[in-house]
Amino acid sequence: MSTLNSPQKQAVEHLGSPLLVLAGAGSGKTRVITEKISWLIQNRAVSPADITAVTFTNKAAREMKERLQQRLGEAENLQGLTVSTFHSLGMKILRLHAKDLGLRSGFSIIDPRDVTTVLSETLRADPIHNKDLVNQVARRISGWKNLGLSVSEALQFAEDPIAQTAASAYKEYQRYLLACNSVDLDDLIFLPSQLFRDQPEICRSWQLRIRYLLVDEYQDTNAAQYQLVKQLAGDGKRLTVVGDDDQSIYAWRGAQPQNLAVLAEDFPNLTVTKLEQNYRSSARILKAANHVIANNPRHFDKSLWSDLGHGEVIRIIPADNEKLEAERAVSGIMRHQFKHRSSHGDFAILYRSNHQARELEIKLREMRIPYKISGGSSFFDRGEIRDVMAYLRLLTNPSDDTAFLRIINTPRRGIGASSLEKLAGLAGKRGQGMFHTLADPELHLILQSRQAKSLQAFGNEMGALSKRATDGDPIDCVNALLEAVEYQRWLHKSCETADADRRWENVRLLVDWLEAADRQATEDRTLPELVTELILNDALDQQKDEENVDQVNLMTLHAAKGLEFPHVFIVGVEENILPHKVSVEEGSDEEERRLFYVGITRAMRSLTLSYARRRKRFGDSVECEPSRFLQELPAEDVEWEDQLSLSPEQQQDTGRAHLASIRALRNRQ
DNA sequence: GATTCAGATATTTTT
DNA sequence: TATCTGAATC
Repeated sequence: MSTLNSPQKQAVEHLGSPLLVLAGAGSGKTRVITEKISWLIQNRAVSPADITAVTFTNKAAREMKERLQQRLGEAENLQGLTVSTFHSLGMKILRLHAKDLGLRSGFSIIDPRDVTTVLSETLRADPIHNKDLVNQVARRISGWKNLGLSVSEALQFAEDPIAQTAASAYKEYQRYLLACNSVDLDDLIFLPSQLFRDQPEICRSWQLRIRYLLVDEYQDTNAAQYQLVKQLAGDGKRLTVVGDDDQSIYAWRGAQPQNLAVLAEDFPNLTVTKLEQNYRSSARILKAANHVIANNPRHFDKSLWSDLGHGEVIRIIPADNEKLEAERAVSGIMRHQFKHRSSHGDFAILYRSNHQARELEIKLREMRIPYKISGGSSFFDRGEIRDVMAYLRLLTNPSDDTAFLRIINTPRRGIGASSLEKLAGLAGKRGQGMFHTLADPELHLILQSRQAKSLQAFGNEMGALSKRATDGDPIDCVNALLEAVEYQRWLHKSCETADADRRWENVRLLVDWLEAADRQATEDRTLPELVTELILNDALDQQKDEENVDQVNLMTLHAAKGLEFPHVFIVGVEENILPHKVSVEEGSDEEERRLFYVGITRAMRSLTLSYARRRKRFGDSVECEPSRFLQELPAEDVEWEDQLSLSPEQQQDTGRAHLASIRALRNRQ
């Protein structure tokens, strides 16, 4: 506690009115939250069970828990303390009040990628039914939920024809989800807030239950999340939110950074504390960041400062094309490593969009530098994982028609479209799920005997397994499932050996994760609990977290938020990339500037920026301009490593020679 | 029901 | 340019 600076201390010890902590980059905001929780428990004798801290990512939640455990030691019993993501908290609320919302126990979360499939079906009759329409409708529905708007509100406010189409699709979609005893990810926030609005006494019970509410990365909350926060906070006397409007980079996803300002209106007795001392970056880096962000109009003015010394100048590297840019970034890293004896993990290369990682990957591989790429396509986007997840969902929630349809022919069971149509028809007539209908005596009458038999066999098999799912050990059940459907054999039958092995490996990873999660838990968990945890938790994320190996970090600027690295490279600092073309066209260049700001403030000791003068775009080479943001950097703190005087061939040669000398040096070691 | 070929499509994506 | 998806055909 003694090591906290004065505003940090103020924030930690503040009680009695709602508190907004405006925490600049690297100013120790997570620390303030953990210290505050510790202080509440140790100095104010608050029971851990009365405290809930909310974050956006599982990783942030995990880290916060770890830090608390460290800070308080084993002696303190943290039993009952809630540190969770918005979505897990929503899930917890939904579980307890499923009945009030027309859901049955074991309800499942629909695979986000199946949403478009469902909507496509819903919109089948629409005259302009195409992929674009479906995607637009999906975005609208998600947008409405993020705004906290119900079906009737959407129907009421829909003005343009697409909005009207979307609103009626919204109605259908919700009906479908309810029939499947499913919710989507947005519902995890939206439904609890609807519930609290409609049933104030339930809301009151949660206010009493949560008491001390702390929210991290508050600038990233959307309208529905804020609504939920407000409902849970009650009079707000025990509410603490921490955020930084300069780091708001998710407005395109519905985040409303103005929620920071709205807080002062909704809670007139709001106390505001600013954290402006940065403990991460050198003064130069911070000055550069301040210069850049000063070009944005800001609601809350902050001036970050640091006493970590001047530090190195910021280097700007122009390269002739994207290949040379990658080469210079990689050789820059290697040079740095030899000069400062730093390890791979001290470096991060950040970029605006995922495809930029490719050239870097090629070069890093060429130079045999270990690296890890965060982000890109998720573990849960893989077909095999979605298959297994669909099986698990069906086991825990037999009404889940989406899951049923996904796996009924995986592996092949000889059930064609017409059989499924008949089955769906009968299910509709009976008003029940397709899986339930497998046991219907009438099925034999409407289907050919082979199909009927196959379906029945499937029904029996899954029925037996779902008994095990509820009674027995969840892991045994999963293994039995994979065995019963001969999933591994199916993989080998449906793809090349190497591919099949890789996919099977992923499935095993999933099972391993389930096992780990099961073991970690203090009490026995049921399969449904594990399955929702799987959907809300990124298994790969956790996996990556654990293998703390020494590798150069590659990630998007978005993915870098909340992280720090001794040495940071930002590549592709060009017009049309950073700021991104689409953002400029949409007029959201301020968010792009914040994105650049986030990138800069990740750096502790050195920062290198690069851009290419030409770049391959969809095949042909186009000219590129350095980013407007580069001119916003303080001239006295940057150094341009221009090689303008050299021809591209010569440049390539010097680059090669450079790499060769470094390689030679390394081999000698 | 599987394979192949043509066409679309490339910004970020905490859950 | 490379990759992925869906439709058409065998």
